[in-house]
Amino acid sequence: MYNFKEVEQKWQKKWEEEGTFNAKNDYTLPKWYGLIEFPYPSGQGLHVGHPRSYTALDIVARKRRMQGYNVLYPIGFDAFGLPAENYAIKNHIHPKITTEQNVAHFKQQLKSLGFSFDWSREINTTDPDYYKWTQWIFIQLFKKGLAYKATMPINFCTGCKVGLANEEVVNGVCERCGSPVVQKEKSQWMLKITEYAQRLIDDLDDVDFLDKIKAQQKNWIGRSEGAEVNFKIKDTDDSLLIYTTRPDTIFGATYMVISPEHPFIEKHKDMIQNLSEVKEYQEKAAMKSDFERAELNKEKTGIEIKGIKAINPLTNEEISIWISDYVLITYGTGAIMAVPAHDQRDFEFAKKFKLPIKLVIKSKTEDIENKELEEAFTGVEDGVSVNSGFLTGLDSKDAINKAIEYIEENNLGKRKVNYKLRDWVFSRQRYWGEPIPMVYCEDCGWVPVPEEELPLKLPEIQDYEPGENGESPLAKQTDWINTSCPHCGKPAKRETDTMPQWAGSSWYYLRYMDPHNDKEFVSKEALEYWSPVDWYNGGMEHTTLHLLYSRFWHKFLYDIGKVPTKEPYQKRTSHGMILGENGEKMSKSKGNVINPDDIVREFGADSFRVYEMFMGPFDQTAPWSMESIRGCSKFLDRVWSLQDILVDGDEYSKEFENMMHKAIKKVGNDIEEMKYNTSVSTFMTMVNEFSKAKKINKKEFETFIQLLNPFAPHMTEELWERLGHTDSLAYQPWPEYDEAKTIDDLIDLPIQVNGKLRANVEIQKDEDKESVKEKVHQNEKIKTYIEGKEIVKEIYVPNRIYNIVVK
RNA sequence: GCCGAUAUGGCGGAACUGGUAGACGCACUAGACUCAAAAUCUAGCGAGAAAUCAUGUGGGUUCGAGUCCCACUAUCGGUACCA
Repeated sequence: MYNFKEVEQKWQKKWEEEGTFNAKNDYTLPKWYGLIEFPYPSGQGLHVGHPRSYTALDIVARKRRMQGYNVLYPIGFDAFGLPAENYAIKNHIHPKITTEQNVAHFKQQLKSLGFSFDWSREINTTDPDYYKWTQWIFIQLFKKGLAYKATMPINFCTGCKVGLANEEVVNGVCERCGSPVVQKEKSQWMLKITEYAQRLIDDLDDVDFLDKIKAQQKNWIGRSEGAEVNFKIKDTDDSLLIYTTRPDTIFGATYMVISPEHPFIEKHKDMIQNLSEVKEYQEKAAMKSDFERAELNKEKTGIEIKGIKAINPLTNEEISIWISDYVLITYGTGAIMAVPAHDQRDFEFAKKFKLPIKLVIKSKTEDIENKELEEAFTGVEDGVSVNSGFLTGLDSKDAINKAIEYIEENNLGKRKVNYKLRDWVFSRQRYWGEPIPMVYCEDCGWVPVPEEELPLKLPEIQDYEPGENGESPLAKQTDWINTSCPHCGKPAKRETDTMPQWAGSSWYYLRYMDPHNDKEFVSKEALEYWSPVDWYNGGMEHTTLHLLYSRFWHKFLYDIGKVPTKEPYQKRTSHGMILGENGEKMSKSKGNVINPDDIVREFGADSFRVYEMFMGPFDQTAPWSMESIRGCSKFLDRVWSLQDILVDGDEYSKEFENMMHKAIKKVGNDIEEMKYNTSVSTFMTMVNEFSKAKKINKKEFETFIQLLNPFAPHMTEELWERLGHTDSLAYQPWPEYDEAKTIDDLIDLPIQVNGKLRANVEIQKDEDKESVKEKVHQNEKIKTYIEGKEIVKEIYVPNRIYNIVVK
């Protein structure tokens, strides 16, 4: 009987002592760098979802070692973050201590699963030797003008008391704590990711990401082409700048709308006749988050700014100006020209406030000119301009270009590309993060901490509560704050905000290449050799945040000559979620959480790994099943008992030769395509065949063990040793197959009559058509189906199928 | 609303470029072993008496459709007035 406990401990100990999986520093070998998203060490311990991704790439990593690559498969901990800090506030334990405990727990759990990580390169984002370089990168960003301070309306979490990036707000509430998010003015450090928007789109062409990942990144960046146009304000020298993707519709702009936060209101308050009403509307809008504004406004709200009119630059007509919260200050110019006939939102607004609707595009396919519009006509493909002066008669596509030409020639505005992507709010008013290494001097402004003074260490404090107004807890640390200006030496103050959790994870894959370097963030040699990451697997939920942020940092490092590749990751795949046994997301409150420790204790790591690979297609969601894991455990027991029917043999036996070659091909391909579930069924089928024959020879067993090793590394190492080998299975060459031997010589050919299966006949591979036809027509069953009928047609697809059509 | 994914036995799921639907596993049934049970082993296992019918629904293309086309439905995920 197989004793998984003993065997797994034995090999885990050996691997650890011998450093079996440590990457070699020999840069002449072919390399392969596999990466999984390093975990946040939460107090709950490892989730059964973590090992799904880790096992999948562990299998690839192990296969690559057998294929002769120098493999880097590293692990670390993304240990800054809010849960540790919230826990500290509640229980008065320093986050550093809980983090250390949690990391220790995670390490023990990860090691119990037999992943072939290179533990000698373990990193931790909270380690000053690590965040020294996170701070260093920030300073480089600052030096190049990509980090800047801005006072702007930000999302403010009423629970965490921190500003959040737009990306961190989910359904109007804080992604982390679930509290409502409101708008608040706050001075923040920002990173200019928007400067890289176009390159973040373009360079996707050069990498091998799943199509759905590329699509999601592109949609998030949200490029649109259009024009900025100035609308003059009547009786002033001022004008309002708007952005539009449909400059061909300007003749139909019958009013304008600006966002409630638009500075235009303050600037012209003296002219506004209903200022108090306008102010009231502004205040109401400020109370709402972007989400609420969107959600609550199925019915449009707004108010006219009385006393001010604008001039449509093409019709020269006087038009009214409105304020409404469906226009967002954060996109475009915060002001729009409203074309109710050709924009659905404008249409709804115009209907509600009885504003003029002017048709300037007609449809080629339906008559919309002679009836009342029920909705805006927005088609570009089948649109033609009407009532539009010099544009009249042009197809919409041409009209757009013609309109932009006109606008530019007459200095009314210019062609403009916009992105939905916004700059990255990089400040957090929190304790448990990397201090932002900046000093404010009355005379010199913001000055970076000198690089030789890095790391700027996080001071040890007792009081982690954020300040009343949402300041960082560090704001109370007067000793730490007060310093001297690195530039002029006068008294100055440190920045008290810290970095977001995304900071440490934006470059960790680089540090793995050279984790103990205290001179540089990574040595040039290590970068040249290991870059880029060959295969990065992670969750779909990180496609728009982490993946985009780290690509941005990488591109910046490329621009300043610090990394050799434009893109950090050559290939990106994603895994599906694991749900509870009831098909719902695992959560404490639902009581459906599966603890990996329990599974390892009851079934062993190999069973656990095999089950997670067998449970379903890797990229799809799958529910956990205790019954099914038992089946995988039974399978491994059957593998173990193959020893009882082992016979001699240095070659594959005639009987199994075909099966062996097919299996090598199938498992090899499946691993590359992440179709692990069908690999496992291949193994099961093989075991069934060997058991049925009551024999397996040594050569066959060895090959089988080699193929299975990436999936069930402990048992296979043990079996390998028992077969008399003294060297580790981990570095044995991956088995090869002969294509010719994967094809069967005898084929059980299916015969159809009128497309329905009626019989099978046995033929030789590539038997000639006449001979097959004869066999088919002699078949007794077939005879009964075609007797007395007229044969219309006979179709023979060689080696696949034979179909007779009768009447 | 929009974008994307998915839909196959009691359950998880297989099925190459259109070519024997249900591989493999679970559950279940029967038998062997056992005083008995568990474990293990062996066999069976979509529905139907059969003809046949079956891959979410309704059409279509084809000698042949889970796979291709058209129109729907449901579930899950992403997104939220982006001018």
